[in-house]
Order: sequence, then C-alpha cells, then structure tokens
Amino acid sequence: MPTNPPSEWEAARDDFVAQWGALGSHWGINRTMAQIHALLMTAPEPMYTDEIMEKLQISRGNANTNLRELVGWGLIQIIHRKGERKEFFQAEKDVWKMVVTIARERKRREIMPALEVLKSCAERTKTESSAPGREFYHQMKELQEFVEFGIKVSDTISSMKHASALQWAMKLLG
Amino acid sequence: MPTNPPSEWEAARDDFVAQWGALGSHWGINRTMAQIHALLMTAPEPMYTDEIMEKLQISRGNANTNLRELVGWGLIQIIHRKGERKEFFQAEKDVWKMVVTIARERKRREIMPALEVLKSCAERTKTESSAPGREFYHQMKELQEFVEFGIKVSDTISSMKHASALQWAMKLLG
DNA sequence: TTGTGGTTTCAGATAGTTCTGAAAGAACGA
DNA sequence: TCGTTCTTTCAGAACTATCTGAAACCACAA
Repeated sequence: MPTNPPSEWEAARDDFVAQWGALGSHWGINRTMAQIHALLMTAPEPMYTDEIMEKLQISRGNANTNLRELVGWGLIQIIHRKGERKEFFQAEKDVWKMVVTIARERKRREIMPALEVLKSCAERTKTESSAPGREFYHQMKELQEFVEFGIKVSDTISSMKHASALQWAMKLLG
Repeated sequence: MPTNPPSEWEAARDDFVAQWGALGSHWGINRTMAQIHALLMTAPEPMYTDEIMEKLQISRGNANTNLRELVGWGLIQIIHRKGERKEFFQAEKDVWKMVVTIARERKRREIMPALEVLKSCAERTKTESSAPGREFYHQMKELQEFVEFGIKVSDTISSMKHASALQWAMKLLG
C-alpha cells in the first residue's frame, strides 16, 4: 500500500501535533494525551483507535488509556456510527469551549485540593502568638484569598458566551 | 544537638511546602524547585544553602541547581550579608508580584514559542485549496488569534498595580 | 455455543527526569 | 602563596512517569 506524499496542510498538522504535545508536557499534561488531542482537533473526520495508533506510532494500550483520559476531561467525545461496531472519537473544535473545559477540570483536580490545604494551614495557625507564626498565618490567609478570588473571576468568565467575554476583554484593553 | 518540638506553625508550614511541591509537579515545575520556593516564601529570615538542604533533606547539588533556577525565574533573590561570605536567599512575598513574575516567565518560555508554531502553521497553509486544508488553516488562525488576545489581556492585567487589578475584578464580579 | 471484531487491563520494559556526591573551581583573608 | 569557606558542575544512580504488548474481556451475530 503506497502512501501518498503528504499535502502541505498535513505536514503543518504534524508540526502542530508535536508542538501541542511539548506544550502539554510543560504544563503537566502527558505528552501523548496532548498529541492525541491535537490530532483529533485537526481531524476532518472522527477517528478510531487504529488510525490514531498508526498516525502517532503508539501502542494500543497507550492510545486507549489516553483516549479514555481525554473523554474523562470532557475534551473529546465518543461517536457510534450506525452499522459500525468500533468507537470513533471527535474533539471539541471550538477554542472557547475547549479552554473553559480545561479550566473547569484543572480547578476541580488541582486548585480545589490546594485551596483546602491553604485553608487548613490558616485555620491551624489562627491563634499562633509568635511573630513568625502570625506572619505565616497572614501569608496563608492572603494566598487563600487570592486563590478564592481567582476562582471567582475564572468562574465568571467561564460562564460567559465567547462573544460576551470578547466584548468584556476589549473594554479592558481599550 | 537536641531539636525542639516543632511549633504548630512549623508543622503547618511543612504541609504547605509539601502541597506546593505537589502542585508544582502537576504544572510542569520540578517538585524540589517548588518546595524550595514554598520554604523561602514562608521563611521569617533569608536562608542559606545548608539550611535548605537540611530542612528538605536534599543534596547540595540539587539545592544549588534549583536555587539558581529560581533566581533565573526571578522568584527569589540572592542576599549578601556584610561580613558573611555565604549567599542567603529570600523569596518575594507579595502574592501579586509573584503571580505576575510567573506569568511573564511562562509567556516567555512556553507561550511565545508555541505561538510562533501556530503562526507558521497558518502561514504555510494560507493558500491550501482542499476543504480539509482550508479548515485546518482557519483553525490555526483562530487559535493564533485566541492566544494573541490572551497575551494582551495578561499583559494588561500584569501591568496593573494589585489594587487596580482588584478593583477591576470587583467590577467584573459585581 | 462459537467466532469475530473490538476494548480494557496491567505486569514488566523503557525512557525521561531528577538527584546525589564528590571533585573542581572561585573568592577571599592571612 | 596557602588554607578556608563556599559555590558550581556533572557522571552516574535512583526514581518516576509513561508505554508496550499480550492476555483477558465483552458484545454481538451466525
């Protein structure tokens, strides 16, 4: 089976997939998971496991695990085609929805647990009387308030439609 | 040399250091680097290498490397005390300044290179004529514009004083 | 049932990252 | 110059995250 020479857009796509993978790994997201996501984001049609394995040269186990993980994040969807037994996968293509999804998941998985620790650190040292103890308490409190505030801002923006968020941001910049 | 029982604030601090380390590693920052940062953030006085090694139970090489890295990020400062030969380290304690610093560095190190790839992907496929090719071009363009916009917003907010940013955000929430 | 096409699991292998510790280097005072 | 104190470097060790591949599993049709 001869492979056609890749068109320019397919070559560019390979670069995009590679870069998205690298970016992901700088941000604590498994490289392969990010690559699969990039691949599906730019796929003209939904893809199935074997195509993804082939394209990224990865094993079935790896593909399966990361596809499930992406489904867990809500970044891709499983598609069942009538008459077809196998599962197809398709990524959300809307950038705004994608960003909102990622923000929601990271908040749930990482920010909230961290916030709990900050709260507990503050709570436990509320009554410290030494100077360093009081200093520590204030710092935890400040950090806690900052994070809570950030969460509120993020939630507010996330709940906007893309257009409203854009309009709001334009006002900030203008 | 007998060690005094740790005060409550010191115990809480250990939790904070551990959690900050874990959080860092979820976000692509080396665990030790994040721990050193947490330690210095909550240090009543500037600390020197041996104290840090002792407190975190890490080797000299590890401590040195990560301290340099933190200096490179602009998150900690080297302090020279008169009469003392060794270097002391001290972290920025202002949360707002800290966040702005992190945002600036991540932009420089990770976002800008990624943006370049997006631009190049768009540029290279500007004239594609196939439907998937055009679709890909539009997607890269959209992503590029989104990122550029995000950078502008982030720069604008970063250049504000903490108080102004707060005021602005209150308006958003209100 | 049994066969087929597809998915999931997971023990062990691999690769990538981080850490250690010892040696070399640098700065300084005596 | 030499000795002391502190910092830097880096080869190899240790650790962690990720990946492979094969076996088990599952759903369905014949």
